[in-house]
Amino acid sequence: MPRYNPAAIEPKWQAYWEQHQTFAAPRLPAGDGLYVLDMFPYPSGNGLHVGHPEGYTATDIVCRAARMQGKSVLHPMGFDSFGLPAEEHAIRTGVHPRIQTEKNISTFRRQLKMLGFSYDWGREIATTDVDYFRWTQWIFLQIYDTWFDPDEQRGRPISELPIPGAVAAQGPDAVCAYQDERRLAYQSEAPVNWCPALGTVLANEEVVDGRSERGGHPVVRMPLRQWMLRITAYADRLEQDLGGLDWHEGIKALQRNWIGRSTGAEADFYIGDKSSFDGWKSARGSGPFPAKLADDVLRIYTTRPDTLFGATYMVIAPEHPLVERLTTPDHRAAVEAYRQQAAAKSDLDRTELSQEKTGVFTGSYAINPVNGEAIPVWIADYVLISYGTGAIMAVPAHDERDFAFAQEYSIPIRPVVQPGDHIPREEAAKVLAGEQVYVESGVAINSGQFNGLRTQEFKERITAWLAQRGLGRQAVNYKLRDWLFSRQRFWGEPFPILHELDSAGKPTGRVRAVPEEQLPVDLPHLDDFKPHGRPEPPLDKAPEEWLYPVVEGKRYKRETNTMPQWAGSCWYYLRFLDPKNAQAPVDPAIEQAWMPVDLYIGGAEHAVLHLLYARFWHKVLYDRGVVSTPEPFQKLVNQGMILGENNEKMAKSRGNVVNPDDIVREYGADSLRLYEMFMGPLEAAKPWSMEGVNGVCNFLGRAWRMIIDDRSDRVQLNPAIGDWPPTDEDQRVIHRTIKSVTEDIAKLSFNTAIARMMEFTNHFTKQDRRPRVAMEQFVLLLSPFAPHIAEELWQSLGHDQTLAYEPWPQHDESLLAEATIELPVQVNGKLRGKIVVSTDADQGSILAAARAHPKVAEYTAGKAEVKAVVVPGRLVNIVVKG
RNA sequence: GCCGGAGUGGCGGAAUUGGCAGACGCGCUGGACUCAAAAUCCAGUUCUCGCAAGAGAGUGAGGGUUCGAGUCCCUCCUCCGGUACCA
Repeated sequence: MPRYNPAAIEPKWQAYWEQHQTFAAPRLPAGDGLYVLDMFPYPSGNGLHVGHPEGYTATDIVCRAARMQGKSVLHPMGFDSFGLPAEEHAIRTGVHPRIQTEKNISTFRRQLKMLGFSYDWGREIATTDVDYFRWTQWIFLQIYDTWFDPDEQRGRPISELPIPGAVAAQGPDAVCAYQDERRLAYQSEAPVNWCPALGTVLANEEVVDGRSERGGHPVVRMPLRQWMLRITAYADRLEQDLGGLDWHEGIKALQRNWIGRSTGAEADFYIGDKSSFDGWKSARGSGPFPAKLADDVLRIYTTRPDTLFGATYMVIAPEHPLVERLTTPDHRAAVEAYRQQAAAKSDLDRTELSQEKTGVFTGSYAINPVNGEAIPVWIADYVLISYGTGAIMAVPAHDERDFAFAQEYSIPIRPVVQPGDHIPREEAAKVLAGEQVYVESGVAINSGQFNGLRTQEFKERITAWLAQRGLGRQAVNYKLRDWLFSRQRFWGEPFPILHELDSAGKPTGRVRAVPEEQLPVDLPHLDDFKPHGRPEPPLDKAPEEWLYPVVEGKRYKRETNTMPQWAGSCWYYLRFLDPKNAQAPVDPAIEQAWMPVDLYIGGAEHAVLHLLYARFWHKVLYDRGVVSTPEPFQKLVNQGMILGENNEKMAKSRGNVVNPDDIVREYGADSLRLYEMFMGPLEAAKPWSMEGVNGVCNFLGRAWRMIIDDRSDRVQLNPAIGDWPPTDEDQRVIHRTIKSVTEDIAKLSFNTAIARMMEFTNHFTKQDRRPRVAMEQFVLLLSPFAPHIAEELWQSLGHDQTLAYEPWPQHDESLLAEATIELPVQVNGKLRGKIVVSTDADQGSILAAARAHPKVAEYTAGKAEVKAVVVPGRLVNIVVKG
């Protein structure tokens, strides 16, 4: 076998690793542990995409190098196997989604093994395994059993929730209701995104421009009972704890942006009769700012309390509870029509028509707490019920949207901020004339006793002023919404929740958790998977004995919603630690030993949702003592997208999809791995190139021929290899390569590491005396990148065991040094010549040699030397004048 | 609009963080080997002018700091990703 033949050597070594359990990780790390995790794939019917092996190869290199460096490495793989496509396939074919899912997993597993990744396959899990989702359900029950204590800023067992005496006095049902309102998992009737085409409700995040992210079907809003997870309670911690993570700043910014924390003030506008305003105001001054609102008050949220004096109208969302009360009889018809129109609007309409502001006047007025002025209350859909208080004070002079609205409806515009000096005079004049909007900071005008204050100080002063009088308070808001956690699908985790029924078979509204020891709640048998086109979930068609269990003599109906696909991926990194544990999701001793994940690599498409959801669950588990670290993923890296050869996103429709199977068949797995790492920086988007694959394949062939005699009929070493002592030049090449490759792997700079190894082969293929020791070191350096060929070469070099645990080569700094060094000499910054000096030459002799250089002398002749810069080891620059 | 990231040869990309721009690979050109081809090996390859020696220009554009800028600062342009009435 003289030629490099990946088709022969790759299956051989894959079988060897499997047979010898080479990459099985210990239960607990022996010495330094390293947990390296890939984002596990959704096993789609299309099989592996070339994007998958990019991140997987990167982590594999890190793991293989770390093992050789003596680390105890945990490197698992599994499958995120719940999801819509399998269910849609089942609807079309009538085949149970589990069958298709398992088929897809088999394909993925085969493809992953074909690429020679050093996973501990003994830990493989799939989120659809009943033994896995048993614990997903268990974690849901933990969340259900938790309330968030705002004082301690942490989740606590619901049994520790203090029950106010007034509630307790109303009996156990009231207590239950009080608790249920505060659980981290709660039910809500909120309007949801119902997609008739998919037959399901979607999360806000799954709706793009009013259409389903998957399939692009229209989505309408309708109210439906849903399970929600109170992720907003953790918003502050989710934002704060980003600080300690070793993540790219861009990804952190994405998450911060998504959480969208803003600080400002809430303020109450009196909507009772104007004559009673003074009485209301002084009554307010005697107590604290009320948490619960009376219905004579409109509460608003603003980030610009300094513009309170500029409020010329109010806006409430069409869904605001005070619409009824505020609408006067002569405006009722118009308001009703507007509300209906707004309700019918899809999100698409609301966003696409974003420039057009619409609204109606209610006929009522609210009184500005700072100046007692009565201003009209409008209804407009540019104010969202789901953010802040669902009501705003409108300051058209200093808010783009309010300005547009005021212009549309001829509402007065009153400037209260004098623009700063960076604004041109004529623009500032326009602002002061109410002809232009100005949203930045400045100095207060038209604001009574606050005139002359700068924006920042004014904000603080007015907030305090409001708080003192019981009229307002400082407030924080988030763009982040609670997580809509239920789906009307079959192929998802069932909720371990039972709804109590009365004797007539109607739900009483009381809910109980399935007892822990009765988990898992498996999916029932269904005769068919077709949706019925109504929002009720397919599980409503489950057999009676599944659907209506009896517990302690009471009849219940099971929850028929299922969990979203995100659920399984929220904690899989924990199960990998202890995948077969039947008593707990993970053994605490094991969890403490391995967590947190040291390196997590995956696509940037999960930068917000998956990572935020997983962090949220982790924090609840942390609060409940299940895990020991506040964050799950210490270091995160997002691999860049691999584009087609035409520089476009790979897509079937574009005909530019590259199939890993084809590449492996033609070039081998080592070439695929090496190419994907050589394309460019891991995090950058890069176009595929078949010629590039061919290039790295040639390199492997060169490396092969450097060591193997390719003219022989049997595998034997190239006759140039022998136990010769390395020359000084050889030593420099060897140690420079060891140093660079080692450092580059640590920096995840795989493309440059490969370039250094190419330089190594370029040097040694020119030598007809190749020291065996040099070849061995090289093979070890190459092995994390191209493990199959490396194992084969290692064996040819006379070793009879895997190199997976051979000590990693160490470089010797003293062997890198050269006796002389070539220094560039510049005159006035332009390169004019090069001198060769001894490495330890002093500045004076370097300068003398530089001046003596004929070319340099030519350019300095007859000119006055102004300055000479000597940077030892780098260059000389002589500055002349004249 | 806002928030991120990026613009370097024919192409993918390097460049100790302020010090020889273009490592390494692809492609291309020439050569060796061969009856010939494939494979392999060797040499060259930023652009412009020049037979050459050489000279000049050059990291999206323009300005600045510096002995010296792909790298730092200011202004702007283009592309990619995210987000979008969040008060």
